[in-house]
Amino acid sequence: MARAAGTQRPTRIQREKTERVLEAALEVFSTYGYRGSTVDQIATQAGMSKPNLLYYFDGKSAIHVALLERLMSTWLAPLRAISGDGDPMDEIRTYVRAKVKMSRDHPRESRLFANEILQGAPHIPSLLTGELKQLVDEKAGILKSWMQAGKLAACDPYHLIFSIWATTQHYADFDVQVRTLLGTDSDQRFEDASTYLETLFLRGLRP
Amino acid sequence: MARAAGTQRPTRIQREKTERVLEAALEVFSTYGYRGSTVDQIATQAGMSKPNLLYYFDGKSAIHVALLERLMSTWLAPLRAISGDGDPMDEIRTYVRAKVKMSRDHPRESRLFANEILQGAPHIPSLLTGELKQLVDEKAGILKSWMQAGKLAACDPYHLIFSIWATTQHYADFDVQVRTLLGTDSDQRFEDASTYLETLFLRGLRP
Amino acid sequence: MARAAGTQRPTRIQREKTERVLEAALEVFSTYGYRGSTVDQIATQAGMSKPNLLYYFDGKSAIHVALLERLMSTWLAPLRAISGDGDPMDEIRTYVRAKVKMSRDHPRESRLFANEILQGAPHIPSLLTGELKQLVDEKAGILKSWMQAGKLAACDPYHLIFSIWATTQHYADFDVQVRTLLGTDSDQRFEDASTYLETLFLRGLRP
Amino acid sequence: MARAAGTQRPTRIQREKTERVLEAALEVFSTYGYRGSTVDQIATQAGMSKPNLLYYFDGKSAIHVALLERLMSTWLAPLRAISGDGDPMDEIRTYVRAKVKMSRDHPRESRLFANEILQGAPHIPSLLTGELKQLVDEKAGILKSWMQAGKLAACDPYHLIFSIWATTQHYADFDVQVRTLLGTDSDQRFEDASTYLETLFLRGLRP
DNA sequence: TATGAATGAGAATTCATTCAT
DNA sequence: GATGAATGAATTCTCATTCAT
Repeated sequence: MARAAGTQRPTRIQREKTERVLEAALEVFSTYGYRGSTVDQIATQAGMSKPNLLYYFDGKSAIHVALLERLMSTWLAPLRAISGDGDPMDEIRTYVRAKVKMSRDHPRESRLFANEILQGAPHIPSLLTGELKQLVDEKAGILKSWMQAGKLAACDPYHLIFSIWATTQHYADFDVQVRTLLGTDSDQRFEDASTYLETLFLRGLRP
Repeated sequence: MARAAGTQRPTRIQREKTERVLEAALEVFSTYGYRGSTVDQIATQAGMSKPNLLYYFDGKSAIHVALLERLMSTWLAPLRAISGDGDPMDEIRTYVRAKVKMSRDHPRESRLFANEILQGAPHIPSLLTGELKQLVDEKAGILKSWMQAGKLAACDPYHLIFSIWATTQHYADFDVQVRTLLGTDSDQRFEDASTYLETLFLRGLRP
Repeated sequence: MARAAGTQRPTRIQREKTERVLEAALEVFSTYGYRGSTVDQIATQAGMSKPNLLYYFDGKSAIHVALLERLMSTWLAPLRAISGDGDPMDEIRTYVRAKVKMSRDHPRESRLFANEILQGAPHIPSLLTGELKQLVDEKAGILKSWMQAGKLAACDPYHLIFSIWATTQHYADFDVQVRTLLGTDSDQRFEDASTYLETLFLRGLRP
Repeated sequence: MARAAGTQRPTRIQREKTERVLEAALEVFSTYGYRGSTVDQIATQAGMSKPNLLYYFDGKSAIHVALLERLMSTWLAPLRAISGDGDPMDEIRTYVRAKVKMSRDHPRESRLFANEILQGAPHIPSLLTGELKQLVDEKAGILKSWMQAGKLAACDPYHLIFSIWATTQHYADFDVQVRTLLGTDSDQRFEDASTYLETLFLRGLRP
């Protein structure tokens, strides 16, 4: 455990430094991957010395895990927002739009998770089986109930969720490819993606 | 240039060894990423000594590039197969099924590319702008013509292609997550994915 | 850039270690040449670990360059001391004596430069064309003016300088040969060389 | 011992290959130094495979030694030509001119020896103490007798020889520096050197 | 807390030499 | 004789982590 993570409540300076490290780590890890990043890079990015950084975190791996854990809830917020009480088509449209927006505004977070999952999630085995699975099971249940109520085309709710994740996160994770093939760097691509995906899912899932 | 890559045509042993190295490299690179892989690992996996491996390839990077280049055409085969003469709905169904099949049968290749793109494609800048872009432009043209002929719902053909890539490759790239959330390792997931995606795209893109 | 070469002014320990490394490098490089020397040798000679050494210098080449640059001005001091106001014969005598003295007291520095020049000065192309050329041009001008004033035998001043360099540095660079052929290790050889060369140049250059 | 160096007299092909290797080795060793040269470079330069090269020579070191030994007599020819029967001033003039000519026509040989001596002649300890020393002693004797006969300024004959070596070989060994400082690549420099050195030595050594 | 200094364990690559045919 | 193949022993350099203050 990091020396600065005792039982006492964190001081202001501890919170600030922790924050700076995690922000720097997000930048570096999402760009170079876990193995391709060095503690030196993170320390430089955070504007502090390496030993000082390691005073707050128990090593490179600990930073990575802390980062993933901290981002998980933010990352899942849009999914959490899906309400069984809402209109299915509205809920899905909102979710798709929110996810595209996240790819535009938080591509680093998306790439961080993608990198981790891609390599088998070696650092966060519990996150997948825990919080995430529970949430997905719950939302899959809602989707299922909508289907049974005839408000949504019958299909496998898990694969439905996967397809929304895949299509929306694609704009963060495969950004280079997207920009290269579209031949433009304009942010318009996110608008276009939103429009296209909204159409695809609403038409594809309409009962 | 590698010592064994002169102007002469390769000998039998050269082809065999080259093959073994690339197969081993695919295994290792797709699992740990470029930076996370060591030449030692690849050599061991290929059952040869490190210097011997470097007798055939000019270093770690050269192996990686050779691998990516060699896989590119295989990887693009399904897209290439889309014919402007076929029935749009049939062509898309076939493409989606072929891509899901590739995710099942060649997940390592998919992850290799995903890893590379995710980090900005530092090793293959030309592959994206060259062969790939040309092919995608061509197929986007076909899709466009179908839309104009009223045989396909009007939408952005590039984003259409992206959505097929994203949803199908998801089953290779995010395999751990998929298996964890589905709670099973059964290969049935690929069937289910195919069925779901076929429905999604056919309904979503029907004119 | 070396980790320890930031913008801050160097600490005491930095100066000391840097000094130790350069001293060790002088010893090793001048004995085995650049390619024949290993960082390990230098580290051992300096009494520190290899990574520690590389904490202060950015690699083998950087040590070499730093060494050459640092020695250049010391090395050129005798030439710089030649004054257009002095008596030509006195100035030349003094210069020859100073150069022989340097070969006796600083043979390693001489060999270091000789090694570098011998292989085409691959590490210090700018040192030759810069500082050195400017200084030599200036002193050649002084020699020329002496010749025009009839105070010195007319000859090519550049070749004059070369001949002084060659004859004096010979006692450092070709030391093994000199000692072997003279059949003695006595320091007397430097006295004898001085005497002989003084006579040669004074008689040879007298107007 | 090399496999091809048995007791039998060498075949034509053996002589040819040996020749090619030594010529290639001269080129490579004189450019990069012993340690800086690789057997690969020499083999390539000689237009043969590495194992084939090593079939004729017993390793890198053996090539080096063979080369140095073979060149020694050529290298010493001008010195050998000094005759006690000739006119001292003529003999010296001829010797100086011959040595400058060698620097122009055989700079690689000069650099090869310089490199070797500079690093303490680790490969040819016996050459210095043997053949060379004997020859120098002999010629020093001739010079001494000339001095005693009043035909040559009295001075140390060994240092006299050193000074001729140093000044003339300088144009081969320190070629880069010479060309840089003269600001020209013209072969005129050898003429100028000859003229200057002839004057220097004749005036300096005239009785 | 903070940081300059230090290091052991790699990791990529080179190279002289040997093997096997 | 000749050469494609193979390797052990370096050699340079990196990096996460620890030490000392």
